[in-house]
Amino acid sequence: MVTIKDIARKAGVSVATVSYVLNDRPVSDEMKAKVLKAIDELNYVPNEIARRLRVKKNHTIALVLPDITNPFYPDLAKGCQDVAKENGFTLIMINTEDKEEQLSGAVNQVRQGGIDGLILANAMEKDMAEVESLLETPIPVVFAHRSIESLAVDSVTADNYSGGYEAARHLIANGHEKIAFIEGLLGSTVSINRKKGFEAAMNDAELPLRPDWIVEGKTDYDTSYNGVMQLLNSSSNDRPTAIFSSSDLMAVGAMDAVKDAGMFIPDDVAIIGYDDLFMTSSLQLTTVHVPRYEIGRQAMQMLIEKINDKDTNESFQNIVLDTSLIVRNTCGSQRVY
Amino acid sequence: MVTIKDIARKAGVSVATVSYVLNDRPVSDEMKAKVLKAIDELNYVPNEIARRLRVKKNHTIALVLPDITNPFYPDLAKGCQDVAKENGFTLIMINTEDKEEQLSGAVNQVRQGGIDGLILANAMEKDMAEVESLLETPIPVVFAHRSIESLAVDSVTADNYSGGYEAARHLIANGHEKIAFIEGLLGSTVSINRKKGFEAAMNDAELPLRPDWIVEGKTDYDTSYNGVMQLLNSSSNDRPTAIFSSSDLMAVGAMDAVKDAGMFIPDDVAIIGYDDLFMTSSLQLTTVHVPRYEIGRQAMQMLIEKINDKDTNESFQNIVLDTSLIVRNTCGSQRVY
DNA sequence: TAAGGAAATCTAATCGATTAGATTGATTTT
DNA sequence: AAAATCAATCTAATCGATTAGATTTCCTTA
Repeated sequence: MVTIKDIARKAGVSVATVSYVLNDRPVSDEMKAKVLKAIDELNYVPNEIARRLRVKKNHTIALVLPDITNPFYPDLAKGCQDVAKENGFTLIMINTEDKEEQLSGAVNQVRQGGIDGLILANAMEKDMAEVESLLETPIPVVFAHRSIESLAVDSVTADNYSGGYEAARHLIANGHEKIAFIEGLLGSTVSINRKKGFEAAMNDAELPLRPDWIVEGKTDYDTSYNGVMQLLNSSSNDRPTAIFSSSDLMAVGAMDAVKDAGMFIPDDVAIIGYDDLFMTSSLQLTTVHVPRYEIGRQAMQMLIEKINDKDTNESFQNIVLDTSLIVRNTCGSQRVY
Repeated sequence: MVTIKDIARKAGVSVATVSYVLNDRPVSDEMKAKVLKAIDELNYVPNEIARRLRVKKNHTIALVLPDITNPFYPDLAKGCQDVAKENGFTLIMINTEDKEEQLSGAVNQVRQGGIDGLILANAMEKDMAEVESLLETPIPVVFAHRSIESLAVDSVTADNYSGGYEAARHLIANGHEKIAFIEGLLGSTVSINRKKGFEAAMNDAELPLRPDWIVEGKTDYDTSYNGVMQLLNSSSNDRPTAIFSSSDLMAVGAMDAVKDAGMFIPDDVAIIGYDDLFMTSSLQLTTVHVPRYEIGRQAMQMLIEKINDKDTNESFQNIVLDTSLIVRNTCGSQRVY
């Protein structure tokens, strides 16, 4: 491997001079030419690891998310990626799978050095302890999508409450009074707020919230499919006419369950989702658009600012992005299935 | 920041001893106890960057892919992630977006140090030059999904030729003789082989390959949608009865185009896709399953083996995984739209 | 022309770990 | 009891860069 010493020797200058050339410090044109020539001839590239050790800047950011396989996250990751790249940062992705270990892997990585900042897209109230220990480190952290409301943190989220409210309003405006709700991951602020929005709309319309019409969800297709199947069977004489799913992934599960139960959408059961995932448009699913890419972008922007003017300002920023209702056919008049 | 020196001082031993404890070298129980106590009390974590500089091992692998937002890749990435994690490696993701710069970013990262190996999931024949310069470095490289057939490399791919053949056979077995083909990214081995498989099946059945029924595709929904729309309009008196799309993303575009053109699937036009992306099952799309997660896993396994027994064997491995036809309704008898 | 000052360049310390090779001390062998 | 052996521990070099602070060079000014 060719090092800065080799360049110095070849060019007949000191390593300091080579370093100055590399870092655009004042150097005479003559020296600079010699150094550049040597660099070119030996095909030299500075060792980034040595540089990081000395300078204590890694230009590396970790993005922690539950599961890249969940189609919600790639867009968010892309937003992060793009901004990171624009600013010369490398991105490391850590999947926690919403499991036990959780953040601990990430926390360890951070403590080992090598990471200048973190974006957490998987925070849950139950991770408080680990999150707090993270916040004690000097490493800047920004929460994206999911936040922890009981803690003072920087965050970029979408307005889940009003999205939930609007979705429920839409169902109600279409004449539905018997509305079931598929709940998302328990303990995530995202699903909590979507549910609150739903409940507020129901209350404002003076409609009943029936506990047996709350399908305990997680995040996945299967849980939702099974839950809805059960809902449709068990309450055969007194069925909801609409289902509000707090995520598209689960809404698709609900659609398939309705269909497999031999019923029609939206005639028998209307369905509204949440997220506006890519293929839902082909499935005709009415849903709430969430600016996932933008969440990623802005979170990364905020983080990089924090990294750059470290300890400048100690106030916290909480950006909340708007959502919008995307009306398609699963709660309209045209039959989908 | 607390360093190994602080621990040595606190424990009253040399830094070497601390290092030995850290690295499980023989140390007396007495010393070990003292050191562990100091580590615990000062809450010390070794600096990974310093370690990397000295040992020249980074335990970091870069995964280069065109676009994490394309639903094909997250599963592959997850496969890589999981195996990397099992083996204590960190994963960096680089999106090239199939653009100009291409691999150059990755190549640079590699030359800077900090990366022990590369998985390329975005190789194309036209990147030969950059790929060759990569292969000249001592860094192991494994090709996943896309490979470069004219070069001796390690790779894990799916059997795109026989998948394409089987898909076309299925259409033909269902009585179709007029079959259009939506082509994937030009210059990618994946789409080349899928097309070859298609052509072989057509030839074997003595069916004509009409050039005007080849829709020039890229990878995306829109190009396909527009291409199919045009196909259906222009050849109104002599239309294909079936479309073989070389990717699901484009197949969905084709489905929507057929629908928007006021025709029915499969009655007027049958459609078969390729990839078996998640939501295609809800869309009833008949397709070819590609073991994406498994491709990622095996590629990472192969890479880590190469990293570990560097320079042991110099022969190349090319693993080709099986695909399987997933029959749903877009070429069957039951109407989808 | 000598002194003073600014700019360019160099020497050597440093970042925080690992690891040869030297040293120490305990144990075994004769 | 001295010599030989071996394991545990230490000292100091090292990885490849950056950067204070020292030194040199060159130009300005009196």
